[in-house]
Amino acid sequence: MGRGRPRGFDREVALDDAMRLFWTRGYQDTSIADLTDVLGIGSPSLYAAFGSKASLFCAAADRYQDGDGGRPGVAMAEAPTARGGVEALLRENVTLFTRRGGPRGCLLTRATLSCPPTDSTVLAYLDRSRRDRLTVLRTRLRTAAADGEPLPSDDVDTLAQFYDAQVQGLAVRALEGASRAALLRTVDLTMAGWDALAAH
Amino acid sequence: MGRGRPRGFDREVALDDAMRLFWTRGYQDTSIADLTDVLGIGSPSLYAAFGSKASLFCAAADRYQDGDGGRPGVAMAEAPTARGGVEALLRENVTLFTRRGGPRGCLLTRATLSCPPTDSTVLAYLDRSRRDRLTVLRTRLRTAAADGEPLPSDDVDTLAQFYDAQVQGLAVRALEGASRAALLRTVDLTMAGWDALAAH
DNA sequence: TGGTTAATGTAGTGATCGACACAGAAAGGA
DNA sequence: TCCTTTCTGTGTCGATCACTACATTAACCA
Repeated sequence: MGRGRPRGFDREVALDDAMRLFWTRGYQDTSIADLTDVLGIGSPSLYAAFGSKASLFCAAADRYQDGDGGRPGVAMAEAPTARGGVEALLRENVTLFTRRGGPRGCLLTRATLSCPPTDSTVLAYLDRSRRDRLTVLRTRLRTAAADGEPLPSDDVDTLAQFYDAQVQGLAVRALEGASRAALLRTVDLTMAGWDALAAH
Repeated sequence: MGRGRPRGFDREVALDDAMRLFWTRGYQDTSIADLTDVLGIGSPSLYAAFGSKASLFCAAADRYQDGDGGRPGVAMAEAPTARGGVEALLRENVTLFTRRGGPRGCLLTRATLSCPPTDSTVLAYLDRSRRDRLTVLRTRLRTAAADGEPLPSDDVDTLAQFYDAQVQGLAVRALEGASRAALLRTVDLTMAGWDALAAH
């Protein structure tokens, strides 16, 4: 092992920086020059390590989903009830989308709306991520239904899409500048709707 | 009047075409070359008529909001009740976002997430549009509250933000490829929430 | 008909895009 | 020490970006 000149930068630190940049500026508006500036490396090093802008984005987005961006999903999956899980999902996302000094909104939602339709690599990645996200949510709701927990609707599929859309709405509003407090008030409203409907 | 060579194209038809293009591809990924191709004119004609890409976008977005894009808002404002108004707003938006052969999602939402943070002209336009949209919604809800119509919450401001976020969520999901039927099912869920909460 | 005004088509501005050729530098193995 | 291997810095590729200079064309008015 270890043949040849060693890499002059830390791959994971670079991925973190790239993630922050994609999160802040979206996919298309983040240029290779921006990335090499922030990472402090030359473009040949970047291409040697990550292959292309598209695959760098995918690696950075993986890191997002395995780190901060994945916490809301984990919180939901681990909650004892589906109601608590959905509430945790929404509240954790609000926290994530409005962190002080951090990029606002969701890296994936932002990329979905700012990726050129020609970049099939990134589009396919985003589509798969979206499907996985929906599957986790649907699975949690299905388990709850099997456990006899009262849900706002019998249509678990629609429920999953509904709450996923809530998250996307929060992400867009966060990017528009909505305050954390304002977002949390609408989460309260969403959960009040759950309670009113689940009470049957 | 009528001095000089007459314009060789119809300004409003051109705006319609530009609107469709911005709606389909977002702001940044729509290039001047794309526009001159579709409009069938040279770039000097485009600049003579509209000034810049940013001001062309604003003019096209105005046309969007005065035409198809404005219908949901009009339907809401004209409905006899706030409940019917909000339902009309959501359903008309679903129709708008999933028209056969038309661009998916919302031109404004798409632009909000695909506009480079340096383009202050477009960002300011989008911010004003968002504020106007929220004002119309809040006004309708306030009127209903004054009329004694039962609402899902006393906090009209939060209500307006909540239902505006529903619209943004629908727009993102439509762009992701969600079917009209699936979107309408989540609208049903939203309105079921209204009824369950407004019943008090 | 000649002059004024404005829109057009051709062509090209400098800047920036993603990506890479090439040679030098830094490590391990012989 | 010399060779192989891998990474790094300089410089640049063709393509595309938003935008425009320039000469021409087509309408008006006198």
